[in-house]
Amino acid sequence: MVTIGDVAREAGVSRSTASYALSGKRSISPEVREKVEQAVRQLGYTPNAGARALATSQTKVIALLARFLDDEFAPAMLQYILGVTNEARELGYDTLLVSEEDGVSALKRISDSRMADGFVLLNVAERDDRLDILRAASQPGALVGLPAETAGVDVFDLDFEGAGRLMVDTLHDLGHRELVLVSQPEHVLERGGAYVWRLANAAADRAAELGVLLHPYFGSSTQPQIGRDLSAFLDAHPSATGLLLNNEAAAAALPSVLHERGLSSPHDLSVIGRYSDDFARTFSLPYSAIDSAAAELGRRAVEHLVSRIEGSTDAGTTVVDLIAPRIDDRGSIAAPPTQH
Amino acid sequence: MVTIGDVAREAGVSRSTASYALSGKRSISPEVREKVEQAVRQLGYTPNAGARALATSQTKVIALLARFLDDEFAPAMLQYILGVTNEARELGYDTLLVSEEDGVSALKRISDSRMADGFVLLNVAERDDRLDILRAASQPGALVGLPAETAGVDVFDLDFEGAGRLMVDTLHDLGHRELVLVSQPEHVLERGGAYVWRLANAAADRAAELGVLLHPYFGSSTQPQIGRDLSAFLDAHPSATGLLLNNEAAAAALPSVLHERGLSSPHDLSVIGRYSDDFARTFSLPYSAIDSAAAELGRRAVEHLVSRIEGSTDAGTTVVDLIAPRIDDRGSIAAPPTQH
DNA sequence: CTGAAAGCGCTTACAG
DNA sequence: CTGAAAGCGCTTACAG
Repeated sequence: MVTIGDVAREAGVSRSTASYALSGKRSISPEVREKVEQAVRQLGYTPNAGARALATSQTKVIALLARFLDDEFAPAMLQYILGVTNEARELGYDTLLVSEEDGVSALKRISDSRMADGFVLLNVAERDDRLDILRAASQPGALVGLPAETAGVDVFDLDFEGAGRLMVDTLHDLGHRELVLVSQPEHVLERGGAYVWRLANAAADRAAELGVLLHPYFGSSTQPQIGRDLSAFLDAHPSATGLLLNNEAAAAALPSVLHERGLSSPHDLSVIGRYSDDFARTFSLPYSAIDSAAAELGRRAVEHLVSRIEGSTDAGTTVVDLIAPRIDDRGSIAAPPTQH
Repeated sequence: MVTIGDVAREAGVSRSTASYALSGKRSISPEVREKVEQAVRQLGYTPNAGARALATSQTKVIALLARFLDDEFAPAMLQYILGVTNEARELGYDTLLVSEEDGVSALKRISDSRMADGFVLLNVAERDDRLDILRAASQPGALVGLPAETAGVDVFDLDFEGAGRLMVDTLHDLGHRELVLVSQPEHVLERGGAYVWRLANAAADRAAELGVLLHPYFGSSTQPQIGRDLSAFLDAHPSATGLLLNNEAAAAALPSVLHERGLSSPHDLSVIGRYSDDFARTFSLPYSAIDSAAAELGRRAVEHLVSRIEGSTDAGTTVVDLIAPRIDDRGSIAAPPTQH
């Protein structure tokens, strides 16, 4: 193993001079710098990460705490992860991926052993028991997902309330006056997914303001039950002209449901979903949808985390950054069919 | 930060005694051990990972080098990753997830800086330029995916040749004599996916041995083109009674293709796929298939890697472990329809 | 069974 | 502009 001592000897300088020549933290004569750099190239020197971490108290590692929930769409999870790892690398950090069931003890272990300079928590629930540990940790943390209590942490999430309003506004502007909203099943809420409520409540409020009739439902998260659910909802509201889906399984099942009923979108029914672009691609879904912005959320969380690690962010104030919803138009939105 | 010095002081012993009491590497009187353990609990001591790594030359970290290819099914990738992280944790290791485009320089960086004790490479191609670096590295490595040259590395993969034979044997035993095989598109081969050839060639050889007529094709990897491809293949071979799919997109498109043609499986056509269980679940696919065994491959790679890191595996010999193919029966295989 | 000391490979005040 | 030395927090021969 080649150390900075080898480099110093090869360059004919002291170890401290070699170190400073590489870090640039004090002025070095051009000749010495050149000799050191040549020695580095010649010997193929790379600093030992453990030694550097010990000396500087900086690991240049970010720990990513992931939670994998049963009926979650895996590509979406992967997009969060890639958003984090790619942005981290760009900022000079490596990523420790932690997938343990027991996120609390994992967080404690990594924090106490100082394996990472900061944490990104994925899939944060309304009440997330990892947060107490995180707040007590000496490293900063960024969350993807909005918990009930945001004090002391930076939070990044899609603006689900804005998403609910955008769905209703968009169809109202086109002339729709009766809509069906299909949310994820209630067990998703139970495990802490308050975002389902946030979207549904905001949509209901906006609909009430605008005089739009909105029928809210929970649908199953599995095939083929969700197909039957959708049929029942549409049967119950034959005059509804718009369908809002905050439920991935529903979006995947809808094409065959519409086919069976002899309906087409947007001619008979305008449809707006809320899922990731990957999801749309995997299933070749033709519905306009509000993107989950998974990679972007991961990126923003890391960007902010690193600025906190490196001390360029005010320690006193924390951030709640809700990404503005945007509809990816795939042509499933139009004016309602004219009555005749 | 609480160090082993704090623990030693609290317990009234020397630092070395505290260290040995915790590691158990030399005999310690019961009273001293108890005092040390109590001090640890009281102070909440966790060893500093960087310091330990520096002292022992062991990081207890495994680096996972992932490559993300365009038309790959993300849940399958995630299963490999989770297989690795979960098994690693079980064996006392954390996982550094490296997703850089430039796997060669990433591998070099992590290896030279000694951030990890070993490497798992995912998605290894026939000729993979990461392998030269890996062979020169001082840490051992395990591959998921079979390269042309396996010297010096441990390799884990599905037995694709066995898979091709198993597909043909299974249908031959039931009385089928004419089959269509749809492989992934040729661009998958170009980027190094020799497994496509391995399966196709072994299937062809076995078919020839058994006197089975096998029509091999490449199909598109995208909708809706693959649907048209499938229709064309079936049109071209109206007397074929079995369909073998080494192409995920084809499996996803097949239900609607069969529906359009008024065919049902296995009554009119026996079908065997080759994809992950997750893939089947995501698309609610009813076809019997050989599982990709992603998580299992990740687990085996880590298990073997750790035994190499810890020196319990003979350094002289390397392993090529091909998982025996197994058909998950989903009821799409039967005897061919009787002629009339 | 225990302690004092050296050493892992860095960085960074301290001195000149 | 450069060097000698201390220190980061561990582990582990060496000595008793």
